[in-house]
Amino acid sequence: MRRVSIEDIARHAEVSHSTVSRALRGNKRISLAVRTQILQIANELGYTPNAIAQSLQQRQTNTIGLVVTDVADPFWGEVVKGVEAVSMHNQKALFLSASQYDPSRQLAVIEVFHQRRVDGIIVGDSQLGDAQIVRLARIKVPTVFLNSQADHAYPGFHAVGIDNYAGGVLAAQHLWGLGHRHLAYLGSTKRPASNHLRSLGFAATLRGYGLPANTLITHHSPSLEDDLRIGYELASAIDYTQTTALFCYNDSIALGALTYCRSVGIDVPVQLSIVGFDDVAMAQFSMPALTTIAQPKVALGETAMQLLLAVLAGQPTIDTILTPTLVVRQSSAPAPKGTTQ
Amino acid sequence: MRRVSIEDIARHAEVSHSTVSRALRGNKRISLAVRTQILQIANELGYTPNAIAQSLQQRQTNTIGLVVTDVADPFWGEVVKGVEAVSMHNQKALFLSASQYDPSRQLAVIEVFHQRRVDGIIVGDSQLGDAQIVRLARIKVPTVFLNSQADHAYPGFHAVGIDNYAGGVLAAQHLWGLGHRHLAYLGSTKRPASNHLRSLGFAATLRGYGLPANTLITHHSPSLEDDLRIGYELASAIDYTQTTALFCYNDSIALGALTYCRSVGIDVPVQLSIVGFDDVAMAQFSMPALTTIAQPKVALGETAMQLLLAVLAGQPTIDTILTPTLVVRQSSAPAPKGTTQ
DNA sequence: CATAACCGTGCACACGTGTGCGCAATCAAC
DNA sequence: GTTGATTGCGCACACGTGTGCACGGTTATG
Repeated sequence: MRRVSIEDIARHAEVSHSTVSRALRGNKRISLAVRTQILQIANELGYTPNAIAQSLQQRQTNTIGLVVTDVADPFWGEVVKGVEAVSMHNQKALFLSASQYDPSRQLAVIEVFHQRRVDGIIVGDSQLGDAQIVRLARIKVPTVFLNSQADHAYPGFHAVGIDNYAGGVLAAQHLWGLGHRHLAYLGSTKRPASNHLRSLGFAATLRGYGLPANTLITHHSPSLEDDLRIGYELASAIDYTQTTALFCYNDSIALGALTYCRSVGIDVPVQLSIVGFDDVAMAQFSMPALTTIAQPKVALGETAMQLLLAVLAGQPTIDTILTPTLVVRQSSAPAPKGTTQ
Repeated sequence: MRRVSIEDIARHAEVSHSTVSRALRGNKRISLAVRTQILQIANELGYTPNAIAQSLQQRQTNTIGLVVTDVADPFWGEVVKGVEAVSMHNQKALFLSASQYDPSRQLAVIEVFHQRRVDGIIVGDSQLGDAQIVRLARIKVPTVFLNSQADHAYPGFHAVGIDNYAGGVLAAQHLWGLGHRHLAYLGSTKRPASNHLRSLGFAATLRGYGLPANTLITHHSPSLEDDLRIGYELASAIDYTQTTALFCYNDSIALGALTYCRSVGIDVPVQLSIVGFDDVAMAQFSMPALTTIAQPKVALGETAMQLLLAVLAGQPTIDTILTPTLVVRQSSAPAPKGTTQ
């Protein structure tokens, strides 16, 4: 019933467990004859090193904890994919947990990771407050924040994200350039920081162009529902005799809005332009295909993991802010005649 | 620099580490006075139990390994969500790895999980062959297969899945009932077993109704590309002067096909009916909304985890095959006049 | 031939935790 | 006041692995 240990191998080979340990690790000081014999016995016995015992001994688990808000979200699915790939490539096992947008649960998960003595932690969509950060600082686990949703940076921690403000600017430039003068922003309350910045970049740029205040409206759904549904609902509250363009927090909301519009006969992009954010897989396959602000999702996950590895290796690191890009497809077009002053 | 251990607490409380261990675990034989004092010191020192040491001692890690083919796939995203929820609720940490549809990598991941002494493993879309199963049987880790893609059941292991054949039957009944007599199946080669069964249930049922062989065609893309694109490509190879209905391996392929049809002006569902599989979130929000064979995705993950927990608890268990259901939306409609003999 | 250098291996400890057993101290009972 | 039961705690070991140090044996060197 018991698993086979180096002690068992030692008994068969009539040596001490130290010799077995050294032989398995390829220590030069073990004679070739003994080493090959030990390797063969290990193989016959079906030996598999016990990583738990190794972790205890080495005070290092080669383990990373990843906490995200929702694995089923298409954005996070891609990010997790990137994290996992780099993690596996570097022989680190990955613990995954979901916080369901509950800040207290984020911290709880981190505590569990700490108990398990993970080497490092990546936190997605962090909403940790100051009190929780104090606790986090105390346990001294290298931590990387991925698209932090806190209203200010966490001093002493590392971060990877994208320039949300710049994304908003891109959307504004694109839609303004197409002649749109009555616009709406459909936001998300689940991710306060990035939502705020995208909205801000969008609004500030339009103001800079001279857009009057009353021609830009913003809607936020307070619910935690599915983004697609949120988009559908928010889109149904807009006055389309005025508004000719929607900029949405993400593609799911945009696709929901698009579905609403088609269901009530609003012609996108002829009557209404829609711009999303993220460039999820579905964005290329909606009808019309979605113009969006693309994020390098997999790269975001990869970068976060690489940053964490660098921190663990004691290398000097700098936080990374990736730049989003505008991807023009068919859901945006020149504003209808007569709506541009 | 060192983490605080029960030994440190013992020193402060001037007792032995045994007493501390017992006090923390609530052993009755420790006096209340000593216990409260120890708890307070533990708190002051910011003590966090070392799960690695506990695991070594208890020969149990309270850890589960989950290997899926692709986390970013909308189907697996939901499944992982279900697994994670039950896992966390039962204080089990979850290791996640992706195999990218590579069978050898599936086994490699399992070996890593075994090294880490996970209590159990869940394998999604398993393509393990007999030789690999022999190896798996040898390491004796309780394993649950989730939607196995092997051509035969694995004796001695546990499994959770859905009745793919029944799903194919449902699709056939629905489309036949709508009068469709020239149909096509758009399949996936990445998941051979479930693809085969869905296709088989579909075809056998239609044959049973008296459909001639030459009016049902099946297309499979050999590539590992994105399902949406596969659906788009496969749909472009169909002769729509004959075919009036498509049944697709999953919703992603169906949505890709739908996009192709709209882009070339084929009216769905008037000229062509499309039926998908899975009922992913997007299925409700495509235009037209997708008729599909729904799988309880989150429940699938939850069930697999619960089955594994039961196995670990030594309870008697039986494999679970969940039943898919037909969800009729707007992508399917009566066959065009004149096509029904 | 004596001494030094070197090579291969074992002893013993450490990592942090849990627990069976024994021992001393306290208390109750006669 | 002696005996017996009871309570509270420590000793020592175990889990599986890695490694500093010492020690015996072989080979090279003078």
